[in-house]
Order: sequence, then C-alpha cells, then structure tokens
Amino acid sequence: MATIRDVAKLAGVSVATVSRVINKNGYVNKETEQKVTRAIEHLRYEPNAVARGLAGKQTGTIALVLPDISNPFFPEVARAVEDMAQSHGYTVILCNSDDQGSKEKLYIEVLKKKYIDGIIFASNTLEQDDVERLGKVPLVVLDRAPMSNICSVIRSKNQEGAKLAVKHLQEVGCKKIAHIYGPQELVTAKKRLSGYEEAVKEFSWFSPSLMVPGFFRIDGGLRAVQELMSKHPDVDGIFAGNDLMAIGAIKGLNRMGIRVPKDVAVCGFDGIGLTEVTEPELTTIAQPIYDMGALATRVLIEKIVTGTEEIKLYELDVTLVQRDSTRRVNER
Amino acid sequence: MATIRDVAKLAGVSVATVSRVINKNGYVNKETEQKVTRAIEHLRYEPNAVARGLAGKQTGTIALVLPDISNPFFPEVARAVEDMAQSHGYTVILCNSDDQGSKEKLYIEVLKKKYIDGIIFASNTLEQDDVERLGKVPLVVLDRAPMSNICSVIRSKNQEGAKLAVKHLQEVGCKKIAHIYGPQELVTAKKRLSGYEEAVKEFSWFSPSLMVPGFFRIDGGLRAVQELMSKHPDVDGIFAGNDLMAIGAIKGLNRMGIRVPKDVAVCGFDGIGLTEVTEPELTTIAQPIYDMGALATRVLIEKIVTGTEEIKLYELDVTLVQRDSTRRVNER
DNA sequence: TTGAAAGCGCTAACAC
DNA sequence: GTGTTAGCGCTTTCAA
Repeated sequence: MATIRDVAKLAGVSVATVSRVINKNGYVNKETEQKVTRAIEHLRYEPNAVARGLAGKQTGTIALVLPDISNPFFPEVARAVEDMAQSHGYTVILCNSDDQGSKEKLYIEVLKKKYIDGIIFASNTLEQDDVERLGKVPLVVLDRAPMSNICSVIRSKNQEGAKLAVKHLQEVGCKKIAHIYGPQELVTAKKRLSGYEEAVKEFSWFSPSLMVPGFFRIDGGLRAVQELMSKHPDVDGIFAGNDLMAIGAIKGLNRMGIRVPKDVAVCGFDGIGLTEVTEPELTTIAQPIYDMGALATRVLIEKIVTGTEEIKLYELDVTLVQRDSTRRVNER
Repeated sequence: MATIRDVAKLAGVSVATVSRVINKNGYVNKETEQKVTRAIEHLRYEPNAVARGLAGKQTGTIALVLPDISNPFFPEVARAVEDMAQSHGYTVILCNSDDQGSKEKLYIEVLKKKYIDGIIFASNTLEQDDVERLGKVPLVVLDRAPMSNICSVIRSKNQEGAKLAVKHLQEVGCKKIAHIYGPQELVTAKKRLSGYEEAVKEFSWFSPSLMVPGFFRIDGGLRAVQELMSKHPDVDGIFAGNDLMAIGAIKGLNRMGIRVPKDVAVCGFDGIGLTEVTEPELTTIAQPIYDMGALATRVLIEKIVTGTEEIKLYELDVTLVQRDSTRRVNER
C-alpha cells in the first residue's frame, strides 16, 4: 500500500501539499494539484484511516448502542442509521446492551478508546454519569430517553398515539377497552399507559384492572390477555403498548376461541414489519421508525461536523395504520 | 486523557516498560509491574486504541457485511457475531450491501483503510476479485458462498434439509407436494430446489410446474401460491425455500379460503422468529442461525489470532421443527 | 503556495 | 529487566 510519502515523492512535492489536496484545504496551485492527483491515481493511493484518526482525532465511525438487534423494532433503526451514516462517509459500530447498564458502560469505554466520532443510544438504562463519562463525544438518544434535558432526543408522540388508539377502537365500536402495558421503567411504555388512562378515565366502564402488564414481549401479551379476559370477559377492544404484545394478545385470543376482530378488536403500537404477518394483520399506531433512525443520524453528524452542543428534542408524529385486527363488519 | 508517557513518568519507568505490562509480553520485574499498575490506576489510564492500531496494524474490529439487516434472517446472525466478537474483545462494524456488488466493493475499500482485522461476509455477490482485493485480510463467508474453495465457509445442510421437508410432508399425508423456490443465483436456494427435485422426481404425480419462484420474499410466496393452486388445485403440501415465502404462501392460502394445514400443509426453511407469529404457526427446517453466526466469528478470530490461511467448510445440521402448519388430525 | 518538522499515542527492535 | 528510539501514516502549525 502506498503512503502519503510515496505520493509526495512521485509528485515531487512535500507530504503537506499532498495532505492539502487530499483534504481540499489550504492553498494549492492548480498545477501542483494536478501532479499530486496524477501521482495518487498512479499509485492507487488510499489515505490510511487509522493514521488519520490518530492525527486528527476523527475516525469517521459512529456507534449505535441498542438493547438487542434481534428485537424486531431495531433492525429497521439500524438500517436507517447505517444508510444515513454511509451516505455521509461514516461507518457504524453495532453494540447490543441488553439494557444492562454494565454493558453500556463497558461499551462507552471501548468506544472512547477507539476515537468514535459520536454515539446513538437507543437504550433505557442510559444514566447521567454515562453521559458524563462520554465527555465531549456527541450523543443522540433515540426514542427512549430518561432525561431529555441533557442530550438531544428523537422520539415520537407516544401519549398522543395512545389516545389515537383508544379513539380508533371506540370508532370501530368497542365499548370496553383494555390496555396491555410495557415495563414502566421505559418512558415510552409509561407515556402510552398514561395516554390510555387519560383517554378512558372518564368512562363509567373504566377500572384500573383493565390495565395489565405485558413486558413488551409476545409471551407477555399472551399471558396478559388470558388474565384480562378471565377478569373482564366483556372486554371488546385491546390496546397493546407495542406490537409484540399485540401479537401475543391475538395469539392468546385465538387460543381461547375469541375471534379477532369480531369479538375483540386489537391495536398495537410501533409499526414493525411483523404486524403484516399475523392473522389477522395487525392495526397499529405506527412510529416512523426508519425516519427516526435517519434523523438521529443526521442530527448526530450535524453535531460532529459543526461541534455544536445544542440540545434539542424532536418529537415525530405517529399514524394509525388500520388493518384487519380492528376491521369490523358493523364498522362505519 | 492520560497517555502512556504520563504513566511512564509517574511510575518512574520508560514507556516500553509500561507497554510491556499493558500487553503482558516481555520480562517485567514484579515490583516494577506493581508501580506501573498503580500509576495506571491512579491516572485512570486507558490505552488509545487508534494509536495501537496504527502501530500494530490490529484494531480489534471486524466487519459484518450482509445484504440487509432488516431481512428477518440477519438480526440473529448479527447478534451472534456481536456477542462472540465482544467476548473476544472485538467490536463489530455493520454493513448493508443490498447484495449489490458495487456497494460491497466500496465497503471493502473503506474497511481496508480502517485496518479492519477481518470480515464476515453473508452476501451473495462476493466475487473472486473482491476476495483478492481484500488481500491478506482474514475472511469467512456465511451461508451463501459462491465458491467454497477460496475461503472458509459456514453453511448448513440445505439439500438434506429440503429432503427432510419433503419427507415430513409425506409423513403427514401429503400426496402432491409443490415447491416455492428462491433466486437461483443463491446457492442456498439452488440446493434446496435440487434437494426437493431429487426427493420427488420418482413420483408419478411430479411435474416441473410444481416448482414456482417466490424470490425469497413474502409477497413472492403469496403470488407463487396463487399461481400454483390455480395450476394444481390438488396440491396438498407446499415446501417453501425459506420462511418468508412460506409465510406468504399461508397468507395466500388463507385468502383463497384454503385451510392450512387441513387442505394444504406448509413447511418453510430457516427457522426465523417469524415462524412463531403466523397463524397457524409454521413448521420449518431450522438452521442453527445463531450458531452459524457465532461459529463464523470464532473461525474468523481464530484466523486473525493465529494467522493461518487454512480454508475449511463447515456444514451444520438442520432440524425439523414441527408446528401447526403441518399438524393434521389424520396424522400418525 | 509550499515545505520542514513536530506531534498524535503506541509498539517493537535493539542496546544496555 | 529496562530504556532508547525509530517508526506506524497522517495533520497541522510555522516559516519561508
């Protein structure tokens, strides 16, 4: 592999000049530039990224820390981040934290040592001292930030979405709507729960036992719906705090011989691809998942490039995607 | 951030000694080591990975190049790779190639510049000259290698799996079994098709028109099954070349009012998580997806560490996972 | 406009 | 056992 020195020698200039033409900064005479460019091409010279990193403290690498890439929510995020990163000349390091603070802290250390240019966190356990530990490394938090005033956050309108879900279920004729909620350590789960509560608290049929935990997982939703239907056999609408639990709920209802949507209509939240696989296909409050990942990356790169430390909150809109799980004959 | 020089000064030794204790190589007196260790702790010194990379040409980073992390097959692979990498002190760069040769070549250039220690390729378009372009960078190819004699390959027994699928469908009583096959540029798809052919060619009911393309995608499976059932209304078993197409097939059958598994039994291939989401749940020939990713990573790291260029083929076993999509009352 | 040279932080001969 | 020092390949003052 040719080095910058080889190029300099062949072009009959100094390495500084070569560096200038590579980086397009500083004055370079047109002709000298030509010579250098030719030498570069002739030697098939490619600047060494590691040496650049050491000298310039920028590696063209960002990290994406998420709980688990196997969780169907995240592949689309990862894809968006990678697409956007790639189109700006960055490379992405993938980290699974399993939402364990210890793993996150470990990663933060490793990543700092590697002169990572910035981090996107889609994690729930991010704490104040992690952010401090990060020092001046640019940071954007995705979707599930605990404290929004310490770093930029991208999320969508969870509470509003929850209300939208309830409203939709009512519109398709549901008279008693239950909620399967996610882990309350997660802001998203919390917001969705409180959105539900606000939307239904005035109704005479409402009772706190209509809210059942499902842990944001398929089996959690399955178990939740069983508990729910035994306590409240007259429930005819379920709003699940995420799609996975909604899928579990449909499974559970199927097993109990309760028909969806005829007996019970089900609405999820997130808009992951799985919603089109279930039978019936799942109505959901869709977050713009790809856009969230892409925006997070753009915001991060903006921070990296400009060096601003501005803290902003981006709240994206959610949309109702109606499918068969809430499509009733008596509808409209 | 403290540097190795700071540590050396504080400990009253040279940087070489500090380097020795950090890397645990070369002779170091117990007492000196103590002093150094204390200095390291006192200064919270962390060796700079980039500088190390530049000096030693090893960055502790591997790359995972796959077609698309949004494809439900890959998150589990990625998770396995990352887990295994992490436990060996490596970090993983994620690259989506969309199976485009041009993107792959671009990545190879970028990754080489970054002194990547090795690459795992799960891509179909890898070509001879890409491998050459890679030079001495260790390489392992996952699942879908074109030529197996140029680099180590991890895959599972596709042909055997296909036969297993056909056999299973017969055992549950199917009398006429069709196949939805994937893109024939992909070895996996090819092997599965030929496994099917071999298993059924002797039967009197067999006809080439029982083999229909589905492009390894849900909508492809959906369309394929429609075509299939109109040509052969008496088909009572379908083996799909991957789970996505099987899911599409079930969707299609549902829409046509054909019951699964009563009228038509369906068996997929891969064993992705989606198979437990469908209704009915999908019988599949499961590859050990996680294990494949983990093995690929171990093999790669082995190559990196030992510097061997040994070329090996690892063919893992597949297993039949029976679920409701082939569970019939008349079974057994 | 261009070049010399001092780093960036670490590793690994080689010398003592 | 330990220290000196020359790189690794590039960026960036500072002078010219």
